[in-house]
Amino acid sequence: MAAVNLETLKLYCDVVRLRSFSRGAAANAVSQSAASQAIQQLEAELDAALLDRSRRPLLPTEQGQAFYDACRALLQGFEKARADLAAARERIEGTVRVAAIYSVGLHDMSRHMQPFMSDYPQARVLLECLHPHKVVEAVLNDEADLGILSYPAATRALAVLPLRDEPMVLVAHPAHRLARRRSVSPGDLQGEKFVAFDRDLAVRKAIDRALKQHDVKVEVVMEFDNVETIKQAIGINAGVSILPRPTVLNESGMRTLAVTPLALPGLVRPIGIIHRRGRRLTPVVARFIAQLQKPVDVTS
Amino acid sequence: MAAVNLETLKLYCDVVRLRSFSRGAAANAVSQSAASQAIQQLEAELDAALLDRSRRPLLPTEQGQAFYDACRALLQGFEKARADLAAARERIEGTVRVAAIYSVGLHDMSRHMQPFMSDYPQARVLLECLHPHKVVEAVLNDEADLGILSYPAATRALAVLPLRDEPMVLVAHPAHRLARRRSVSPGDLQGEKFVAFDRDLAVRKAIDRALKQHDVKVEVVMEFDNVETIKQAIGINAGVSILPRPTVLNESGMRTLAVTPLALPGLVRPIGIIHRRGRRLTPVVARFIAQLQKPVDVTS
DNA sequence: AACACGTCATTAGCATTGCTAATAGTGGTA
DNA sequence: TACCACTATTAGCAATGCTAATGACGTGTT
Repeated sequence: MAAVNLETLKLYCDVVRLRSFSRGAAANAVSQSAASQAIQQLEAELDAALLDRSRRPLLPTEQGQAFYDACRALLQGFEKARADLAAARERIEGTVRVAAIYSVGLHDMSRHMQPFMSDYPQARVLLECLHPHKVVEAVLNDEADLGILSYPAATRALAVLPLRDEPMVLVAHPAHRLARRRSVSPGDLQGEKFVAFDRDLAVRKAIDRALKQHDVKVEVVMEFDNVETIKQAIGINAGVSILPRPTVLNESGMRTLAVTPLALPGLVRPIGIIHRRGRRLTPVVARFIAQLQKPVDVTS
Repeated sequence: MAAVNLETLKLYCDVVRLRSFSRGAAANAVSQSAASQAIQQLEAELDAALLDRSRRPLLPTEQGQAFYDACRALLQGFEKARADLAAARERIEGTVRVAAIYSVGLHDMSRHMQPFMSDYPQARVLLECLHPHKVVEAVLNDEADLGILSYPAATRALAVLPLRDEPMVLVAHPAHRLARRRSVSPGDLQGEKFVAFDRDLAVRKAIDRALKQHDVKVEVVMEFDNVETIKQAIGINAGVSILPRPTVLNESGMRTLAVTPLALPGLVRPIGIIHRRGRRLTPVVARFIAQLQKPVDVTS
């Protein structure tokens, strides 16, 4: 099958509608000759006489009329498809899909949402809180434009934008023997019952490494994959733990948990943004990143 | 709007379906490079990212999937239009539309129909009997492929194929004084009551001319536009007339009208086929003409 | 991590297509 | 019959589309 142009079909429709090659050609901004040739070619391709030129003004044949109707439907369908595409682009390009780990998700976002939405009122922000591994997966699978997580690792497919380093603090039950201390040194934790992160989490590995560096061994009594559960375990005095300070701000203020600075230099939880490498970010996404990178008020 | 090829749409569909540019290209018998360029151009034209190439195997985007569905509908619609066109051609090209004057229509046709249909069993013959002027009109308006009429006149738009010359005979009531004669000379008609054709018919003019050439004047008592009515008028002895012999074969055989040879050399009724000039005839029409031109048995 | 493999993008050169302008041919009309 | 308006045809040129070769990239393996 030789090439059939949608433009040729439009030209044909215009010629039929306007009952004239010349006018149809003009309507498509081409010469009369071009119109004549294009439609002859179309007729050859379809092996059908579409127009009766031996009548003035010209008249479509029976087949030509049928084809004209079909053409109009086709062109209309194409234009609809094109319009749908444009609408989808509007929608997609105005959306930021963010995947974040639980411990930074809602708490962090709420501070950035307000100023961002006042900058981009028409933008749509979708936030999904996920397990850290799922965050990476979501970004890789293009289910999220951005991922926010701790210990972000750059790979061939993922780029990282560091956000901040969260200090790590000792968290204990208010009745715990270490709860009254102004500060705690690594050695104070020797042999302590410890509520830990799951072994496959980067934060666990970082804490283990830091403790080992000071030859401190703790007694891991429980392992969880998220901060909230760890806090609950501490709440029943199952043990102490080391958590990022921002995650225990509330409990610290309400005195439901005891939060104590920890003299473990270098032990921080780095938070970063990940996004698929090589994919140029839409303006809205770029603007959202800029908002996230703005230093926030840490008075609370 | 730049050119959008239906082939490009098909290529796109194949690429999506086969999840590969290379395979899609192969399915359309073009190089991988051509496929890549074509679809990039399509995306540029639509201003939309249709495919996510950074995943193996490649995946259509949400928009790309929507466009894929739309494309399939479009291509299907086009193929249907093309098929309808082909079907219409089959139908039209197997049809012969014949417009004939009353006096040659059924009588003449019946002899040709049988052999023609045995040659072309799948052919369809549509016969319409019309007033002579309407025959010409029908052919001009492309309502008939062929016209069969007397005194056919070639014009710029119409070509003529002569068929035969019908001898003209004197037709009278059996009780008429001329009914017994072996033959009649022009002079015998002087002052006769005459049932004539309408003045705007070619046959009337030919008869008038022939009579005038022999200085014969008849008394026109009635005028009709068709042979049948003239025969009825003769049947009530309203007058005599001059008619083509084949049109009174039945009445002659049954002795309901007296038919006498007329010594008017050169007075014949030529019958011919007309068709639109410049229009190349379909094989079926050409074959039908050939059948009409076969000399027929004139025993009866 | 580094590598190899398969896939897509890019490039340059070439063949084809499609367009324009000029001219010839044809239908309609006075 | 001649004229007018419109379409077909032609030749030359500009633009497009294709191929082959090469480069870049994603993926699975060592």
